[in-house]
Amino acid sequence: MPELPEVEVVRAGLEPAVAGALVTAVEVFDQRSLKRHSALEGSFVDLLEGRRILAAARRGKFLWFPLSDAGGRAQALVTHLGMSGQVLLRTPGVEEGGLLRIRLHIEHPEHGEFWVNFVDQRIFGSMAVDSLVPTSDGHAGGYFGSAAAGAPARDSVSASATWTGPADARSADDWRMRVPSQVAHIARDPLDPAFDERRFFAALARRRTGLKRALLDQTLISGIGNIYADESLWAARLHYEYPTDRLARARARELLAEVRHVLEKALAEGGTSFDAQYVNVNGASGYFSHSLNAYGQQGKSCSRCGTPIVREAFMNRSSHLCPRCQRLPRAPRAESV
DNA sequence: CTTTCGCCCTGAGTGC
DNA sequence: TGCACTCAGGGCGAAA
Repeated sequence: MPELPEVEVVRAGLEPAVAGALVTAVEVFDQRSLKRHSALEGSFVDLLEGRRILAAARRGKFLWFPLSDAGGRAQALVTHLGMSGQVLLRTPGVEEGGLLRIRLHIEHPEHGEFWVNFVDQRIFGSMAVDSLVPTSDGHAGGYFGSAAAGAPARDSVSASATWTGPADARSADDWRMRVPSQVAHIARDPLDPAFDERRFFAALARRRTGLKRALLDQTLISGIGNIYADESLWAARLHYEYPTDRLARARARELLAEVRHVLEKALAEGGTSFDAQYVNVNGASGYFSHSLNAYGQQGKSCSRCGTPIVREAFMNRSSHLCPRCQRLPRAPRAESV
């Protein structure tokens, strides 16, 4: 269940090995992993072989790797991990399991040769070569770590100083000011300095749905999945079906603050792992599963009030909450105006 | 337009 | 031991 923290751990781990590396060969073992690659763009393999990877970028749960210019085309390798995707950095020659879908052979001028193995059990993830289009708000396309202009080369995960600066600092054809076309409709994530809070609050108030559906809507706010939605709602003491249009602005601010806190804490702990489904680029697991307060905690005592956490069916999946801390507003219109 | 829902997919786990 | 069944859920396109 890779969400923003897990995807960022992958991005940060990949960056040193892929930024500046030449793609020497590409092997596709399962065409289904290319389902988001448009044939109109050209052949996936041909588009990659001989190109150089410029950086490792992320917005929400989407990863992309801007490619060196080829015939004036601004393109990137786009990767989504889906439910069970992994991008593993391997030493050439070492066998991978039967779930290997795509392999890139890369050669870095300083670090040498690697295999970038895209492993994906459920094939909800994908790789694609996609065109880069200018961002609609004039800000950087996403988070680039140390590739951000003028940023220090280290501490790429946590330092906000490594985000790219104002739009006028670069020309519009700079890949930093662009985003893959298939990511353009995805909202900025809450850790992005260009995340528009006013717009988010306004959109939330306009919605006529439950809070969790809104948090999971990647066109409203990106990077949040089932785990961090449940954790954020627990932290903010809000029920997952709390009507978005009845949430006071102050409570919405609290919720956004909890979302950020949960995501940052998970990032600091290397992401959440329950099994081998999510690992970093070296195949290691994160530690955030030890910090969960709601997700997967059904039957255990709420760490705030002691009431057993319950699990309820929600959108063909599940929601975990404390029935005492997280209640729906009692009477309709009780908190309106 | 907004919102919801069904589908994609397969290995691991469970129950008989 | 074997087999049928269930479960996990992100993103997207269709339906309401």
